[in-house]
Amino acid sequence: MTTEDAKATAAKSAQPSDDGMDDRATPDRLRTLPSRLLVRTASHADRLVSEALATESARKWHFVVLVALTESGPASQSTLSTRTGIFRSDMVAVINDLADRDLVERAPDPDDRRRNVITATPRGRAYLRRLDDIIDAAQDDLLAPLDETERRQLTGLLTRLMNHHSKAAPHAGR
Amino acid sequence: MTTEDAKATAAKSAQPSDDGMDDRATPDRLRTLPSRLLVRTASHADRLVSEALATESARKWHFVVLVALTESGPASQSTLSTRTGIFRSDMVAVINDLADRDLVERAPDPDDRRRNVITATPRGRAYLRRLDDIIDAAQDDLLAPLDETERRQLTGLLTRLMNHHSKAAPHAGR
DNA sequence: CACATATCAGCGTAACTGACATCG
DNA sequence: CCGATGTCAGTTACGCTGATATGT
Repeated sequence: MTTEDAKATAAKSAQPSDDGMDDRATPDRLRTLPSRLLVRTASHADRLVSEALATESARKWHFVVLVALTESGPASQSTLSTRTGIFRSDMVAVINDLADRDLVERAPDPDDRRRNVITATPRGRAYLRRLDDIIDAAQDDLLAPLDETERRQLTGLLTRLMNHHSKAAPHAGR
Repeated sequence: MTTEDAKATAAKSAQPSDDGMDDRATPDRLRTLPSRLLVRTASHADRLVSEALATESARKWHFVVLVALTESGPASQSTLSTRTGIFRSDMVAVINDLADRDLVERAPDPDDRRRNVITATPRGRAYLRRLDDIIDAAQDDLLAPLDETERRQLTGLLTRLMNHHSKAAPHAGR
């Protein structure tokens, strides 16, 4: 078993603890540090959403790009990068995926032949609607313990943190 | 320039947008989705903390392990894994790093020769004190826009989310 | 033999850097 | 020549899986 009934032999140093080998004792500083809380909660949220999206063979980036496309219209890959936060270099593969599945169309821009114009196809828009439902469900799961007021409180606080920090040096190369 | 004064040639679909090539237009759904907010804020917090720790040539894991050691006393690597959330397999390298810098001591456990007893050295404890200061500063930076009440609100909400979700299937292999 | 511990090798993803060719 | 765009190659950190050797 894991219930290590220590022989008490090795109780050498350790001011706060007596049994040198007990499991399941997460230090307080690790549980209450805002940055740690944030990272752990986010990683959990991330997993929930990723697993939900996986049921439709989608990943976060697919969703994010489709949202950007349907909400702000067709755009170049570079523009999509700044809109979504995905790096220019990584955008290539994302668009490849989506184009392979006929969810977006990648066409050369006649006005500027360096660019590709990315457009969501009808199929892509329908797909996004499905993803939206899936994400909503994951969201509800994540926020289950909070009531409506608290959810707004949380998003409000997070939004303020984001806005505050996005004023200065957000990112460099996209 | 990036101000693409489109020729309106490609203004096909897109209800909300007119110019098909405008930058800097993050879709609303991406800015207000709790999971996205969470992930983005966390990644920012993560960066702040990581950069801060880097000034002392430390990474998150070094800090986390040192906290666990000084707060709950000496432990085996396996115990440290469950305390910190770091995988058993990754723990090896972390302890290697710390031991190489004389911040912890790795000694075989006489009572169970499968185990190593990891102990924070005085040097390790002094080092942790420095890291604590650094983290506090990063924390203040991160939470700058919030007052005391709001900070407690945020940690409270996040803690509730964590507690709620850690009841079921937290992690499998450590 | 089943189980625990430490270790190693490796994988997939996210985030990021640098270089390059093409085009404006 | 400078700058923007798309693409490719490669790196680092992280989270996680699987196998192995040793010891209980």
